[in-house]
Amino acid sequence: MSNSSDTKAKLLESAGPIFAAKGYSKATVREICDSAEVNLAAVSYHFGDKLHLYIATVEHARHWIHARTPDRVVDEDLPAESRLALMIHTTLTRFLGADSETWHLKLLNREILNPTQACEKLIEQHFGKRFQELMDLIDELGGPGLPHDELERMAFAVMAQCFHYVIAGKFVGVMTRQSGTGTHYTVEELTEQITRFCLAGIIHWKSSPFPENFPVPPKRETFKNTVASGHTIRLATSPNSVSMSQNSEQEI
Amino acid sequence: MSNSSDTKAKLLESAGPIFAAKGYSKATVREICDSAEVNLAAVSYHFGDKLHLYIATVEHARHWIHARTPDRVVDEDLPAESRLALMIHTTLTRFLGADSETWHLKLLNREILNPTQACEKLIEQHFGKRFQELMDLIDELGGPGLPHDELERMAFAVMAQCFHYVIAGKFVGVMTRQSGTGTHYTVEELTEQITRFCLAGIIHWKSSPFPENFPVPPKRETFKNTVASGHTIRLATSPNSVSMSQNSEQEI
DNA sequence: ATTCGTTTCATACAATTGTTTGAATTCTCT
DNA sequence: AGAGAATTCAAACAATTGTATGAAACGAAT
Repeated sequence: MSNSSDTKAKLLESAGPIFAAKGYSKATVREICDSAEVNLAAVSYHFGDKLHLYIATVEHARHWIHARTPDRVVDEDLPAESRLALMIHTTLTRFLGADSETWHLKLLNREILNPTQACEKLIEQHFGKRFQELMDLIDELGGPGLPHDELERMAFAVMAQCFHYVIAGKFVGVMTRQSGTGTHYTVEELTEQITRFCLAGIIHWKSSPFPENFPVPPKRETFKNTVASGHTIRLATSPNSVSMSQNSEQEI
Repeated sequence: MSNSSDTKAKLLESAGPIFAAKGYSKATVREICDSAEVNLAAVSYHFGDKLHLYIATVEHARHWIHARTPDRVVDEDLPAESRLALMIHTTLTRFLGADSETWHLKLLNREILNPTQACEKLIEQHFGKRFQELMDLIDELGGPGLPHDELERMAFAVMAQCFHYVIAGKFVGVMTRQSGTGTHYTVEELTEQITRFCLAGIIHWKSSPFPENFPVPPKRETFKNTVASGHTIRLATSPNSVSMSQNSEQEI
């Protein structure tokens, strides 16, 4: 029995970094078993199949993270500005800082930003409380009477800027390559930048006017594309409703 | 010769939506050929292999887009605020609006947000000019004398918020599920929100102070994790330097 | 020491993938 | 119409993948 859970743990520890680095579908069972120095059939035997190994790995990572950073409660006595800075700092550190080097966080980040249907609730467990705190904070900073949807979208504005340097890392890399400002993106600098920017945005939100009747570009009705086959493609153009999360590539 | 380019075009037109929907590795040449009603060997014959079909498809999409929206020049007479709103509106429409339904844009978006080494320069071709315009605009709005790196990061702040609702769509979905604010995320509402928020952020940037000596959380030195095997994992904790774009999952 | 349930192992299997092959067909040009 | 090149086709190939199998090794209780 001692040997038994040993291979199970070895599998979890080996599957973690591999899933974190390559994602579910590109990680192969063979690779994981090789890395764990364990027989190929061990996955079937201990977890049933690859998917359940993956789920167990994510769960394992979540427990590890939660045991490590037990959802620190922000000191209520601090001024709201400092609390916002703290929250941004924490999020950035998790995503970009030294912490993000451990595969547990890499795997969770991957799951959160590109969730598989297997673990959607993970987002809520991991971010729900923090997001609510953020909204409360913005409510406090932005003055009374802000409608709920505006609060929510401002909270997304904060999160978006924290996520951005992870998600669109390549984009940032290409854009800064020629300007050679790559050194200006430490966690500390980004914390200051995002905090100051968002503070200004939140505090002056109410007095910030939307430019009236700015010229919306004329809507096209149809358009002949120029592919060799010469088809005519009709563009739907009417109501600009957003269909959220249309990334049909479910990774799992 | 007439039939020849016909199948080539059919392949491009069929590969486009499939690559756009499923990504490179999950799209199979059989699926593409079936959809194009073309023999399996056609890919090899006309494009050499799957990768070059993909590259050709991306190129095809880029040409299509460029021919369709020839990098509209923003009217210089407009006030800077309106130009910012216009730029945000355009970006959002491309990513979320009716336009994004065409596979050409879906494919480009996928490439831009999760670039393969095959087409990195695509980002520059597609966003370089726009990004520079954005920085000029911020420079104009934020008053003179803003250092280059602050300008750059503010430009990223704008882009981040536009990207966010595409990239982290699932995240947004989960967060808004219980509050039932799903209807508050049309392109128009988001344009107004992001524009006003960023305008406030940019204009009041200089006067927005960073909360002094906010309490940085104490750094951990070591930590015993609790996995079955009982390993002790040492966390690197020192300088919080950001290693950009560490998404090691190169999709291609 | 024997037995019995648990775990490991080498190997095989079935499905899917991108790619190749060589014959058959179609097209073009004289 | 016919020669020659270009294209299409059905079939096969080789590699990789997740999973299953049945025998061997092992551990603990009798």
